[in-house]
Amino acid sequence: MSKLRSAPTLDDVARKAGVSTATVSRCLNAPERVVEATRKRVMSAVDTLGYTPNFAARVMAAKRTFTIGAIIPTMENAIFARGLQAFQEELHQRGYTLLVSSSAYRPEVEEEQIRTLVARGADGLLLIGHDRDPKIYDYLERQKVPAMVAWSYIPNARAPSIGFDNRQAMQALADRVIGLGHTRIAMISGFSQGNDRARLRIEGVRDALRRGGLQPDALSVVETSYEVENGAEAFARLMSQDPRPTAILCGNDVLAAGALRQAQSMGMRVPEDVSITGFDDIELARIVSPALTTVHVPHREMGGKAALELVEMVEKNIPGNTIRLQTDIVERHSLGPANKSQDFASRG
Amino acid sequence: MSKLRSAPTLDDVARKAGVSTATVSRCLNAPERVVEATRKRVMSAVDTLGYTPNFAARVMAAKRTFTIGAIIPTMENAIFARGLQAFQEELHQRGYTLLVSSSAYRPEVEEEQIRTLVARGADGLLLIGHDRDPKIYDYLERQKVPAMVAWSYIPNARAPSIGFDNRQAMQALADRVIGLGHTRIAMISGFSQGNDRARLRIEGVRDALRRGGLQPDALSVVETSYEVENGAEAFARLMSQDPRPTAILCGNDVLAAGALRQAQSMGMRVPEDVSITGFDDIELARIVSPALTTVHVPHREMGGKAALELVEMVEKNIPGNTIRLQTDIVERHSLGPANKSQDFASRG
DNA sequence: ATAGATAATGCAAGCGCTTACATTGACGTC
DNA sequence: GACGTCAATGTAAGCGCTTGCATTATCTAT
Repeated sequence: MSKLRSAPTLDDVARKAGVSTATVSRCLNAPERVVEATRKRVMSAVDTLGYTPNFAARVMAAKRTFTIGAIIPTMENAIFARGLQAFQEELHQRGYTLLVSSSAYRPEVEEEQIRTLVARGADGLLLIGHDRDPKIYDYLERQKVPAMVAWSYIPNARAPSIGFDNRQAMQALADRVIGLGHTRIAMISGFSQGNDRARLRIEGVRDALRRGGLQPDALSVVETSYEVENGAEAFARLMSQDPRPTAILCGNDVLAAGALRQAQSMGMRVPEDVSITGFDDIELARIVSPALTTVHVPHREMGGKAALELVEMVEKNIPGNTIRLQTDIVERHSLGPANKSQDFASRG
Repeated sequence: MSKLRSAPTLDDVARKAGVSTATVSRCLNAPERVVEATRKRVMSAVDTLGYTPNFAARVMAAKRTFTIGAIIPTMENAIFARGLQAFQEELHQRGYTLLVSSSAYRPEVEEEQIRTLVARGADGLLLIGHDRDPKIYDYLERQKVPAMVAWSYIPNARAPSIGFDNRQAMQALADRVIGLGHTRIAMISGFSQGNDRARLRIEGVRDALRRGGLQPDALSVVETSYEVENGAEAFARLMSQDPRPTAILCGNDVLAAGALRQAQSMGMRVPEDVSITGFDDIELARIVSPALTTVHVPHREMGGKAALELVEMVEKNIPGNTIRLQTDIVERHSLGPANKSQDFASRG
């Protein structure tokens, strides 16, 4: 059994107010087109009946949903939370509702959710990162649903994007690490397969190594999923190498927090015995101690601008701009200079 | 301008396959009612046309959306993330889609979002906590949209709930604190206005005080919003009292993390100089050091069961059960015994 | 007063589906 | 071979809105 909802309809309101349904509809959608007296009558009918317009019917008739869909890889950590919040606020300002779902970093789930959102009539979509099956972009084009990519900046890609240059940002951080004298550098990354952000961050480290006259191929990278536990485990793995790396660059703050915890439980001091860096600058980075040196990403700005751009694309039916945001390194206390004692430590 | 979407319709598919729209519809919704040969023909038409059913039209015709809405107070921290994830997974299993929005702890926003979700035809709603304007419950009843409350357990309330006894859980923790010899106890809570969970947790502490022969009215409580910074600030405020409290019970782990950080930056050792406890046992609790002694809430179980119950309510059109979950205290390292030295410290 | 312009309202045709009911055809039974 | 069954498919009536166009009321200028 399902509900036999007897909710009042436009018709009921119209009858009660003694006008046609068209007038009621106009009261709701274009009040200035109906004269004060009538409007009042209608509105009071709406109130006493407790009328709420039926969304599906409205969508069918108007061909617009004022809904934007967003699919993020995960809600379980705070990485996307702040940006999404800003995205939602900006959309709300402009009369749009946000529908969020999370794909758990699984491409096939993401694809299914894209289809669901489109079938639900989303006027536009926010996607995270560029890497995905090209046939999804084909589908979106065919369905004429504009999509915007965030958390990544790649000009001339299939979809416009608003984000930062992951490669360059990570390179800048790695430059700094190298500048502090570290030569044995390792990395804990998210899975790079199907994740351009992870992939480009790794490349960024390699770039820096190259520029610093170090061997980029020698970089050991552990790829794992973005959870604290995995960061810890990866750190332990990396530390079993001989000689030990003196700096561990992590693909994000969550992994870094895990690495940090593991370092501490192995009795290593950070940054004296080993340096650890993060990426994203989420709240977590300031909570752990020592606080993480990390790459600050302007999440709120990104979310806000993404909303603006996307609404523009939807309403004006235009391609959409690709926008690059700046990131900067925030120096806190988990990165320090390399020093001799670390050489001894590694031979323990 | 909006899009002139020329997406294929049921009609197009029907024509292409040489059958009626009814048959196509049946192929999609009740394949066993159509003979193999026809089904194949239809399905291939669906494929070549790249047909996706129009959700709004389907909803209008079928009066069911297979959509559940959830409104959580915030996405910015991880408190609701894990439970919601489980909720979503369970729903997905049963063929439902989840729509999430966040109210930023603002009752008027929550109300608006409830209306939005109902207008969108949500078959059921998940709400956090019981405290809200009774007229919202009236509205939901009138619209015949079943709602389930989570993160709280209150029998015989307006809506069925699945959760834990916030009061009792906090009392148990406070009992433990008192058992360790603490007598000067203070609390950092979220705003209790309109938030039964916060309110009941405070009551829980008072209960424990009473049982322990201490003065419940003497409990100083700082209410603030659930952010790390606020936890830090509240801690500082509490520490300006003389004599200083020796144990700070926090309304959740986020606040506790803030308090912890502040303690450290004030040069106080935890738990030697002051004990701090959290609530929720989110990931954060294990990341900070010392790791937080806190109340473990079975988030995934709660989310999963909430989904089951709600689907039951929706499909069978029944009232729904109220279920109580167990919480337990997880002892980590932020709570220690009260000791004499703290008396000296407070007189510094 | 009256024609013409303009504002306010009504009429009715869909929007793309689902589904109750009607129709058709294949098969088995006596 | 006629008839009853039953499975497969078709017919068509909505679902609750929006909106282009038609109609009516109101106002302005002569």
